[in-house]
Formats: sequence, C-alpha cells, structure tokens
Amino acid sequence: MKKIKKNQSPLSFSKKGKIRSDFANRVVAVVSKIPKGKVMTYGEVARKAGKAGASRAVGYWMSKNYDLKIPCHRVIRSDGKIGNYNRGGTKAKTALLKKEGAVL
DNA sequence: ATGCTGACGCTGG
DNA sequence: CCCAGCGCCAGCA
Repeated sequence: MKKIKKNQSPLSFSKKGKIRSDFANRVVAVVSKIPKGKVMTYGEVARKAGKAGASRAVGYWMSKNYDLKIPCHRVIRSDGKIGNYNRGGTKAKTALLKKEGAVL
C-alpha cells in the first residue's frame, strides 16, 4: 500500500486543517528542514518548494506567518545578507545566526 | 481577470 | 550602507 498523503506537520500554514496552498506548505516543510548552523536562501527554498524564482512568494508567507514555529531566521537573501525578520528585526536575525554558528 | 502588495534576485549608481 | 529599476511569483481585495 502507498501513503496517499504525507505527514501533515503542525508547522504547515493552514487554516484549521484547510490547506491554503500546496506551495506554502512546501515552503514551511523545506525551511523547517534546514539543519542548525546552516542557512538557506529564499531562492533555494522556493526551488525546493517546486517554484524556482518564487523567492518573493516565499518571503510573503514568512511575513504572513512568521509564527517562529519554523527557523525562518535561517532563511537569508542570496547575497548572504540577512534580509528581514519580524517586521525589521534584522539585527536579531543576524545575532541569532551568528550564535548558531551559521556561515555567512 | 485586474491591480496592488511584499521578509526576493540581479544589475547599476 | 542606501536607493532605483526591472523581472519574478503568490496572495488578496
């Protein structure tokens, strides 16, 4: 038998069980899979989510769902710069990554 | 569908 | 570091 549906992680961006978008769910899954001490760019996340180039869409969900239930602070810009965090807490994000030992 | 917005990516200044 | 323009995409009114 085959698994009709994969695990529905509680991290998924959904409304009371209703999936908003497969894309959003994928993004959360990828980000939550980022190992500690490592960072992933929005572009990479979007690519793994199946939507290469949807870097904006990725950040969009972060801003809308920055529950901090996912290591969104491990998601940085392609330049290696921080980008944004919690409506402008770039400082906190930088310190957080440095503390974890992320290679910037 | 259309228009606007947004935690992007890149190039240029 | 900042800003401007263009291209990219998903979400929402």
